[in-house]
Amino acid sequence: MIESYLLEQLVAVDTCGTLSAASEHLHLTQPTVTRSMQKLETLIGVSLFDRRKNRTVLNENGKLAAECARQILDAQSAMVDRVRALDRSHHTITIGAISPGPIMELSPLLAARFPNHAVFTEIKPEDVLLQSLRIGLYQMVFLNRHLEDPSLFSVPGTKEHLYAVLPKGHQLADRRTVTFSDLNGERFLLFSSVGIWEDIVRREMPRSRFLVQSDVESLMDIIESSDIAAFSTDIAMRTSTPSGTRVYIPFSDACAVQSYFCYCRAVDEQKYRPWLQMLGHLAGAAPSSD
Amino acid sequence: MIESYLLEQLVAVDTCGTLSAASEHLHLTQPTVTRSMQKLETLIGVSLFDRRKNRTVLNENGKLAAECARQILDAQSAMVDRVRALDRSHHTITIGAISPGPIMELSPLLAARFPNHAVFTEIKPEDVLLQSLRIGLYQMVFLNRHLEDPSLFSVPGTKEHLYAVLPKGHQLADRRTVTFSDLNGERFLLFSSVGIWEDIVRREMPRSRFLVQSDVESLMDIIESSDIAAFSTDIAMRTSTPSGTRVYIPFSDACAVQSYFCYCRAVDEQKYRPWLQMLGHLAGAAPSSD
DNA sequence: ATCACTTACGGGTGACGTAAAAATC
DNA sequence: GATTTTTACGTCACCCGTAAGTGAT
Repeated sequence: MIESYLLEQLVAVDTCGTLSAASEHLHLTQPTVTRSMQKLETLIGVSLFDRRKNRTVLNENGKLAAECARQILDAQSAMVDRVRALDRSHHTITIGAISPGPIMELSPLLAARFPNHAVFTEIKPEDVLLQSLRIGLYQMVFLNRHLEDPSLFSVPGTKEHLYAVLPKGHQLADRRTVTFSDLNGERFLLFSSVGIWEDIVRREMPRSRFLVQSDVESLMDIIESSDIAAFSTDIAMRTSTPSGTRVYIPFSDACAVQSYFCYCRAVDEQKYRPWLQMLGHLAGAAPSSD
Repeated sequence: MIESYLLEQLVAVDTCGTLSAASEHLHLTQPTVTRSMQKLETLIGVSLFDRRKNRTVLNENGKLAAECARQILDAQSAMVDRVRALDRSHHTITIGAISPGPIMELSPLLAARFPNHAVFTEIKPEDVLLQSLRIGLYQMVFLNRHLEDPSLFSVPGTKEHLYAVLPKGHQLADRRTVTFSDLNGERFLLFSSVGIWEDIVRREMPRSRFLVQSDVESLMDIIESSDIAAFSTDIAMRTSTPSGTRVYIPFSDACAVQSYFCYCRAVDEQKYRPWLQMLGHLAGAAPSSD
């Protein structure tokens, strides 16, 4: 049995050229490398070096051995990488959604209840989500409609309501509800990663201009220091403190309410039962708190 | 750095199913395997086992790790095999010839002069020899004619004379030379691995019957205890003691004298210069001793 | 009671470093 | 004189075995 430290020293000798350089590179002393190479030769039963008086260089055997050793060590590090990656994948859940709402709602709960798991989230269009779910890139995805697909398993999630965020001096600031047509033509600040909501507001208010902001901090600053209209939702309002200089007015249009459904692969239903149960509780609790 | 003994124990656990069985298989104690597996887990930083109270089985991480480990250990033993094979190839010379004569002449000299080298010899037809020489299966081959081929390098070898080995009571026993036609129709004992000689005698004495013997000892016994004619050559007579009950009469036909030429690949001319030099000396010395 | 695994403790191999010598550049 | 390699010797890590303990079959 050839231990790995011998192979490591062999490749170091090959790459560094001399025993002393290899020993330096490995933070070892020269006698150690000398001894290891001698041991390697006796283990294989073959001479690996041309030993001149002041110089020991790898011969053909040694060159071949070093090349093999390199591959073996690469395979070793690949092994730990693969095992670690597999382990991570077991302790990681990747969730995709068509809008941030379900994720904002779910991820803190997941993090609290499954402290050993990492949660990755992404906002993507529905077609991308479904494709990625089927190939296992996502464990769960949130869509805004129900699909009949035997290869998928789904549970209903919560609803999300869209709000207009208007300055207090706005002419509609005292309304209890607004409609998209009321605000069509208004300028809006728009967060870049709102998924389906961007499609809705652009479609419903085609005359409006949308100032897209990709940084949440900047967006909040601009909301505070300007009188440009913006958007929020009931879910977002639960997690972030509402602005004191603004009024929050729900849209009364039907499409301003999104009902989410959570999907996983049918084969994984057993595997993700705890997660889905949590979603069921959430969906059941949400209406009562609403 | 993961040492190989850990990988070895891991695959043993995978194949044997339990730690205790693995320890038995490796001639180790159970605590040793337990400790090694724990060490492996800390080195990779990942749990490899589902630890029940009385049973420790590989989990998915462990299965993957064991599979990788198996490949790594296979690569290790392959490395040893390859290096040893390469080393052997440097200390081995494989010689092919169209007849045993040149080999009988050369191999003892090679063995004496290059004690660290192994010499393998084979008797094959000319076309096989040339093909095998070109692909490096032989380092040198002996043919009975000169070829003009720039990819090959050749030196002339010795001559070999065919002799008839007749019982002393044979009607031609007192002849100084014989011809193939003199003995055409005679029964002959024939050693099976004489290469080109078999072709010659069958062609030149088509009416003769040849009793082929593959075992040299049996052939000698039959020669001693019967009066069946046989063959020998000057080279063979040099190395084996001639029979006291037989007379050795050279064939005077032209084709009963073979002139050998030794070939190696032109690209290997430098490599096999010492061998070729030895052949040159042999060819130069042979006529004077003849 | 037996089996499977783990923990704790002691021993011996061996891997490493230090020191020194030989040889070459 | 500086560099490279090798040998000799002492030390310490660590790998293994023995013994003991726990829990399950």
